[in-house]
Amino acid sequence: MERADAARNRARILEAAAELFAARPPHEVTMDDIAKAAGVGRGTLYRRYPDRASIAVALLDEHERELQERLLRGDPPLGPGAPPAERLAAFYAAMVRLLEDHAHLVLGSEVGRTRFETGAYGFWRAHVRSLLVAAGTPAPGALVDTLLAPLAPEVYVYQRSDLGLGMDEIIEALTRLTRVL
Amino acid sequence: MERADAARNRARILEAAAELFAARPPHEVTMDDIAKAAGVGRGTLYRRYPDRASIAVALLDEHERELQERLLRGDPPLGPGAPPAERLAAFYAAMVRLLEDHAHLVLGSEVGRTRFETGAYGFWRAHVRSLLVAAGTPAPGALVDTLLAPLAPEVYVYQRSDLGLGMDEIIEALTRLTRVL
DNA sequence: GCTTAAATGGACAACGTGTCCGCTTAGTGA
DNA sequence: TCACTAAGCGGACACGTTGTCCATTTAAGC
Repeated sequence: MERADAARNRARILEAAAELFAARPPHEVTMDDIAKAAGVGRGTLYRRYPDRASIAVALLDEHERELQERLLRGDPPLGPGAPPAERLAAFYAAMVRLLEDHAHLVLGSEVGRTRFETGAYGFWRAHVRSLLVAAGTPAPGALVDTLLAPLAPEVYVYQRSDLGLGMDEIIEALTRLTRVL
Repeated sequence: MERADAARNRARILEAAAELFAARPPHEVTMDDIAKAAGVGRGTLYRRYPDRASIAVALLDEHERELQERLLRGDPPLGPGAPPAERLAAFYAAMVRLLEDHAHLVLGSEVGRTRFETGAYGFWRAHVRSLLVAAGTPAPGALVDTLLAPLAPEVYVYQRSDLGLGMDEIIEALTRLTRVL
């Protein structure tokens, strides 16, 4: 069990970090900033979260879990029951919405290779893989990550902010990928 | 014109950086390491290359230019003359070979968002876009980056090293993407 | 209340970065 | 060949961030 002061500080840290990440690019937020904003010492911060990434992962956790829940047990086409291609399209659309809302957090947690080491990526991977198998796609091994690659937060932010594309255009492009099934 | 000592130092820096990047993960190579290995002072290093990324870009430059040349004026299916889908497949295969040889350099230069800011990405983008247009694909805007996303070096290294996939499996998966044309 | 073990937080050392400026050297013209 | 000049050089320096360590505090059980 977690001590009361520990729980209180955990909440403070997450709240402060959420505000800071929203205010400026995540790599400009130092651990010290977060500790100060949370009214907590460096040692306390490092005890739970050894780096920025782990904080962002914690912040994302609930949003991702909600989508994971809907993928497993929600209504079609996101949940079970629809044809694989439709489910994949629905997954893409849902992920775009998640990116739209929390891309800054994702960028904070998943810089480059780190992305693949999170539990969430493993989940998306298993989901898409099962869709490929259900569709009878041969040798889904490499195709899974190929299909997940466009969901990298860096790609999304580039399309959205630098290129000025709309959410619907991006979803439309992703939907066309479902033809490979 | 460039002074003789300046040219000599530039060469030394690039050579030393290439060795260091090959030996260990690029983000573990400090600017100081490079300066020392090149037998050059910090100031000299920073004069030309303000950060690791710019060094890696310089190192990659010639390899990328060679492929760019082949895309523009080489034989089909890489160069002009073949159907767009075949040219895209050939492009994918060529890029995989480039990644196989120089992924560590690319990782050094193109961490996360930086990738999209290089001239090379602009070139790949223009190329794929022209293939989409030639194939009569409507609204190629977002699809271009979607199709380039699986070529992110982080994705490649993950597939190759972490998952243990072979080059041919990856090429095969990418080739399936050309169905969207 | 009293005890104990977990939790706290700030001080500290180590490291990487980027800049600054006095010194050196290549190139040019006499 | 020499002297002049401007570009190039390089190391010292100041700054900011990181991650650790340990004396002190505090929550929870008896």
